[in-house]
Amino acid sequence: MKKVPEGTISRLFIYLREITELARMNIRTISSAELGERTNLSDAQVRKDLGYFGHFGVSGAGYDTNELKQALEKILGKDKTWNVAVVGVGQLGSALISYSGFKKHGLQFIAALDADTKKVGKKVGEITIESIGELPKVVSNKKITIGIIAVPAEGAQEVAEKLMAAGVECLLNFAPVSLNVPENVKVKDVDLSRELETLSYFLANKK
Amino acid sequence: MKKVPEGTISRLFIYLREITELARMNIRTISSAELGERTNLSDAQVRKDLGYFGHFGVSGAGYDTNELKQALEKILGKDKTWNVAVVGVGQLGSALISYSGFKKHGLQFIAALDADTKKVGKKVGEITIESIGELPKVVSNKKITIGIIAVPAEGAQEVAEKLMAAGVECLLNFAPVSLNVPENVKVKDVDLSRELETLSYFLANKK
DNA sequence: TAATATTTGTGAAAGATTGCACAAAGTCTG
DNA sequence: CAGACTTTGTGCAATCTTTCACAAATATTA
Ligand SMILES: NC(=O)c1ccc[n+]([C@@H]2O[C@H](COP(=O)([O-])OP(=O)(O)OC[C@H]3O[C@@H](n4cnc5c(N)ncnc54)[C@H](O)[C@@H]3O)[C@@H](O)[C@H]2O)c1
Ligand SMILES: NC(=O)c1ccc[n+]([C@@H]2O[C@H](COP(=O)([O-])OP(=O)(O)OC[C@H]3O[C@@H](n4cnc5c(N)ncnc54)[C@H](O)[C@@H]3O)[C@@H](O)[C@H]2O)c1
Repeated sequence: MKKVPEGTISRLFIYLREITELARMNIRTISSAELGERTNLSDAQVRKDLGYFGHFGVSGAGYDTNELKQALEKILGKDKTWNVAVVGVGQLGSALISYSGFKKHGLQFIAALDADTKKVGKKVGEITIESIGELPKVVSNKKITIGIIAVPAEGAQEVAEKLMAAGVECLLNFAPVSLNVPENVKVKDVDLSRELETLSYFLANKK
Repeated sequence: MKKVPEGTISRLFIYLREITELARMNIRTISSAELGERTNLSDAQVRKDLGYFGHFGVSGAGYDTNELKQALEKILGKDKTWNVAVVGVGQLGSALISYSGFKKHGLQFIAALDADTKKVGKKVGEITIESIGELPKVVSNKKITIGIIAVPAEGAQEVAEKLMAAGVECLLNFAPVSLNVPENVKVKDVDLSRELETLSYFLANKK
């Protein structure tokens, strides 16, 4: 199969979100042009993105929303669920754990770890905070496949290494540091300061 | 001047973060190769990115950390500060408002708005939550230039419109919807579900 | 059923970004 | 201070992504 751009994957989730809404509203078909309009993308982009995975449309009519919904769910692995651990239960970690929206995407937040002994044993939502020392056991017992790093920058690399040593190969990193990881590990950085700073750069440099 | 890729801007903030750390540790010079190593980028990428803005290095020696730090701060508008309003003071909004790390990047969180009358008047950190009805007044009085949308998806477009009507042209959107905005408005989406889902897609599709 | 209108799927073109490779500039050593 | 070594800055090539544009497929209309 031809290599699929990462941007395409990200957009497929956007299409799926929109299509799900359309199907819910009993709209049966949609053209690439309309779908593009709703997602602020071009019709060609929509068709090319979908084209990487097969032929889902009907010439002259467009895409059947229910069919496309099912197809996208299959492609994107929505039938599977993944177990997620949050390391660092501060402001951000707590917000993530409490967020109910992840469940419907097959993301099960089932573990929370913190180094602060005062927090260990407390509950956030349904989850009891465990000691960072328990990490290897927790990862293996709870079959964690995704680790979220929500500790301060200083501790992030160390936490990443503990997670990787325990076998976690997917990390979502909120700490503002460039993590060092081997090739087989996939890291996504969410650097909120940088997002905002990039905005302010454009603010400062717009004519 | 030649068009600067958006990725370059984003990376300049990464270089600045690293260089600041180096300067703090009294390391005086660094080569593009070393800087690349520390940020997981190639030496060529580092040089090309910097090359958009001038000649900061010395052949045979590399870059002076203090000089480069100052140059980057100037380029990135770090001398300026921007006033930020958060709309939607729930789990996520509260975490953002309480986060102290933004200040050192020239981002002043000085307003918080919510539609929930039970929340209005309460404090989050230093900031008192105001009613969403006050938005136009708040934006103008407090000279807000960046708006953060942290309300549920259903309300996001409406909030965006209120912010834009009040003159805000930069939005950071956490709601999982594709916002519709005119050309002059810059939106950055932070879609945490999508970030995680993209990770899980790669998990599902790795060999 | 035939003529017209839509809309897909996809090569090929255009555009954007990244990586290569090397001359030129500067450092360092003895 | 000469020669060896290091490192920058940058055209150019390679790669990756998006857009264009149109034949082919299907729908619609009369
Ligand atoms: N809160 C935000 O809005 C925000 C915004 C931008 C970036 N961030 C980044 O996200 C990360 C978390 O931010 P926060 O505001 O939630 O911080 P926080 O200080 O509220 O929470 C951090 C938590 O991590 C725990 N911790 C520290 N070191 C640890 C370790 N080695 N192992 C396990 N747990 C450890 C602490 O006990 C604490 O509970 C930081 O890196 C921060 O820079 C946060
Ligand atoms: N919390 C997370 O970890 C997380 C993760 C991913 C995405 N998100 C997204 O971020 C957004 C906020 O999430 P949250 O968990 O903080 O939600 P929340 O329910 O905790 O808070 C939402 C807040 O917005 C207020 N609000 C609702 N409609 C409003 C309106 N029209 N004007 C002003 N205020 C309004 C509510 O009163 C509430 O205080 C949502 O769109 C959510 O999908 C959050």
